[in-house]
Amino acid sequence: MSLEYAILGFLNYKPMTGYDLKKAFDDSVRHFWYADQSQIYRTLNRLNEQGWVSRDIIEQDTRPDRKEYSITGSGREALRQWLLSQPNEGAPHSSPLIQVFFSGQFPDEVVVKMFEFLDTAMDRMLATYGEIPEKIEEYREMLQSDREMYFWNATLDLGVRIAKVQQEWARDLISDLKNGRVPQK
Amino acid sequence: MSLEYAILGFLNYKPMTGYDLKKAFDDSVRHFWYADQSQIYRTLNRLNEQGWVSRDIIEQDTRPDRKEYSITGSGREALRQWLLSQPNEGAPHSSPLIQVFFSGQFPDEVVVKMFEFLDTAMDRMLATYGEIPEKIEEYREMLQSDREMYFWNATLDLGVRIAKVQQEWARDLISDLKNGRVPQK
DNA sequence: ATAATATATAGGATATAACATATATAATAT
DNA sequence: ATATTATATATGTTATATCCTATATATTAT
Repeated sequence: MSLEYAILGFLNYKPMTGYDLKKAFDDSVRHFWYADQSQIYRTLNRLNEQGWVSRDIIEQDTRPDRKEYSITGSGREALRQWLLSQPNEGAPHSSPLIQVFFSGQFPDEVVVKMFEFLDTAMDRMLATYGEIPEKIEEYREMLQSDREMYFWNATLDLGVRIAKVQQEWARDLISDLKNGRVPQK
Repeated sequence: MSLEYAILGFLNYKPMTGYDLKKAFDDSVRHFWYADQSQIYRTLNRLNEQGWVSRDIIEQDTRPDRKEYSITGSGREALRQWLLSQPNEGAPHSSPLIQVFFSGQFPDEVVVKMFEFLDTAMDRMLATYGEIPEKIEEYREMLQSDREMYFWNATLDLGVRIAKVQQEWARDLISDLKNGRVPQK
């Protein structure tokens, strides 16, 4: 549903191919939106049929032809409307939390290990986040816009803040578990 | 994928019908897992075919027969294994963040409104979270387990912490926008 | 009186996600 | 020399999620 608009968002900067888009997604929004490669190509076809993008085929000898997509007027308008629409707070799905929710049946040591895993997972995540700023630097040059970069970095900042609270939360739970503050039955 | 295990998690406490499960989901895990009613019934059928639950039909005159599902031995084992498996950090999808990511094209006043909306949405969310403890109180009696409740509340605690950082983040952005700390181009 | 909510389950339709696999060449790294 | 990565697109399959609609009665609220 939102993948279409995310694609339009990038094409609004400049025309790109499916391959370019996959890279852009992985470089810049991977921390809050994972885009499957095959999904990108299928969605591009759909957008083209809808008239929200147009396709230019650039022939190449040694490699598959590049299919470059450009946003159209109606695509721009659709993007605009969606961006300004109310965020859908809808239907969260966090399977790690399901695991925590039902973990009371396991002994303390086992649960401690689960939270320690989360703790180090957040370290890894924070390390990954640390690499994003340099990845998006090349896009700054491409876009020539400090304003766009400000919002790009804002999403990253939120990711970091959330990773940190999750880590604190995990550590607090570990501390509770280790200090006998969790009921045994 | 995880819906099956979430259902098994509840059935591990005691046998329930699809209807009971829908209520349990909405009362207790709604903040991180929304379960569609029709999905619950379909998944229950699948679990039954897989042999992870068994079905007892309790006839009723005035209403549709209750179909009560109980977890089986193999279901219990499957649940156990899944709960102890590594949490999948995989593929996040946050459409509100896509909206933020591409909002640089709008003037400050418009973006301020977007974040103000988020700010008040977090107020509503925190208010909703505030109601959950009483909802789960009846389950405490049902489960007779302070330990289970500890972990139920832990997920809620994380929800509250995340809502608060999101709110702080939104307010910081509003402050930046209002004080000219966001580049204009 | 009338409307809404609670009790209970189910199916159709559609969209999308997830995952694997296929094809082909050039350039770079070990 | 050999293996991997980069460039580029595409399809098949399955699993799920989402949304809507249907059915039927009892109880509670306005």
